[in-house]
Amino acid sequence: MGRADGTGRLVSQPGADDSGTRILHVDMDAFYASVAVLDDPSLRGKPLIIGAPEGRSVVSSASYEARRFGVRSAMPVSQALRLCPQAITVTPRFERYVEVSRQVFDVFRSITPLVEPLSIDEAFLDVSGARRLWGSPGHIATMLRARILSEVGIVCSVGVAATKHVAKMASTMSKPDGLLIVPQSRTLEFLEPRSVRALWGVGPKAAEALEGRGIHTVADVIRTPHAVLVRALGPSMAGRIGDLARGIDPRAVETGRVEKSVGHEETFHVDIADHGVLRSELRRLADRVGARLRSNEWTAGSVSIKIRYADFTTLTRTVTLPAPTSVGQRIGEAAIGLFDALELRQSVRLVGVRAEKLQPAAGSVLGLWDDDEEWRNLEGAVDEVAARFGKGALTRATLLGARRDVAALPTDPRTDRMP
DNA sequence: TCTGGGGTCCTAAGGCCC
DNA sequence: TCTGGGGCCTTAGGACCC
Repeated sequence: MGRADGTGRLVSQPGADDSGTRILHVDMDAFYASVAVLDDPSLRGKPLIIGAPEGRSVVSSASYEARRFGVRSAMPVSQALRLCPQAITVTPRFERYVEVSRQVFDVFRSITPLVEPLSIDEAFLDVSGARRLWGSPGHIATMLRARILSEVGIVCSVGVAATKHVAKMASTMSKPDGLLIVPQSRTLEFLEPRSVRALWGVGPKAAEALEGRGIHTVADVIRTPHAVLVRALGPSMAGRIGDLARGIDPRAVETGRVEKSVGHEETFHVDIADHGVLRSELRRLADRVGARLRSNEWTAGSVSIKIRYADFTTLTRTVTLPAPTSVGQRIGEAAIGLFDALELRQSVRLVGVRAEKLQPAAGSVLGLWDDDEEWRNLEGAVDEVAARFGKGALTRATLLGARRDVAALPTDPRTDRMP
């Protein structure tokens, strides 16, 4: 989702040159706000702030009418309301956004199977194989925008280019409700005047490091000796940024991205010093993480906790599990173990639990993933496995071990006899 | 004016193994 | 048995993105 207010927008005229392009970056405009308008048309044309109205919440999205007052996403709602007191605050409805997102992605996939989701509301499309059926990339982009508006009811912006990075920059520049095509031959001309901040991966810190050395634009990056970029950004980022500045970006559109971690975190309305409360919060988050893992038939090989103190300093602790698991209670025990090893310096404003090193759950064949209560019932688990594989298949001791680390169960427990 | 929640990737340091 | 180094893994922290 773009963060600008749409001033300085750049769009292509119908029939613009799209030679050498194949990648589309499609991005919904003010997605959450658009969904709010879709569901309640009386909100159209009004300044909207999507975010919980109370507590310490921040703006998730804002309509362009609100952005004109300086409202931006990630800004505290309280500050946004000071800038734009007449704004209407809308509580986010994430399930609804997922629903609308599915409709949008259905449209994408009706055009090409080469769709790489970047987030709930944006994706890369490789349309090089779709030309025969649908026409040139520029034509496809025009059709796509029209279809999303008519079939889903929301507005999007599209960038068309030879590479992912340029396509993404182009969609950002065309917002809102725009289409910008950058033919391959004009890639450098398009890139050079942009601010370094426009480069993917350059945030406030990297921009400061570059600007401190007089590097303000993409053209400046191109002119700067590599060694200077390395000093400013480190070798890995210097290489990447140097390439992107020159329009070099060989990354393909990847359809099969797999999640690497799942986590939940929560910021309290007031800071909390009570260890008992913090522990029970960690357990609750761990149960949610476990449920997510099981619903995807994943197990986690390690567990992290995150603690944010009242002064916003943040620390994380990680532990590798003795065996992968998706059981909330196991994850919770690991989280509590990490928490108890800390000496809390201040009261706490946020706690989080994350599961990492995800892998497919071998034990999922047992079909016992429904809820933690089931696993807390040891006898129940033993009976289930015995009923499925026969009592002679496993000794009780193995079952007890397996119960503790459900995910460690082999596909066929009969191969897992006790010595 | 006080900073959400979901993630990814990178770096650096230390331990371990060969 | 001691020493050194390369490679890999684990852990903590931070930047960045939407």
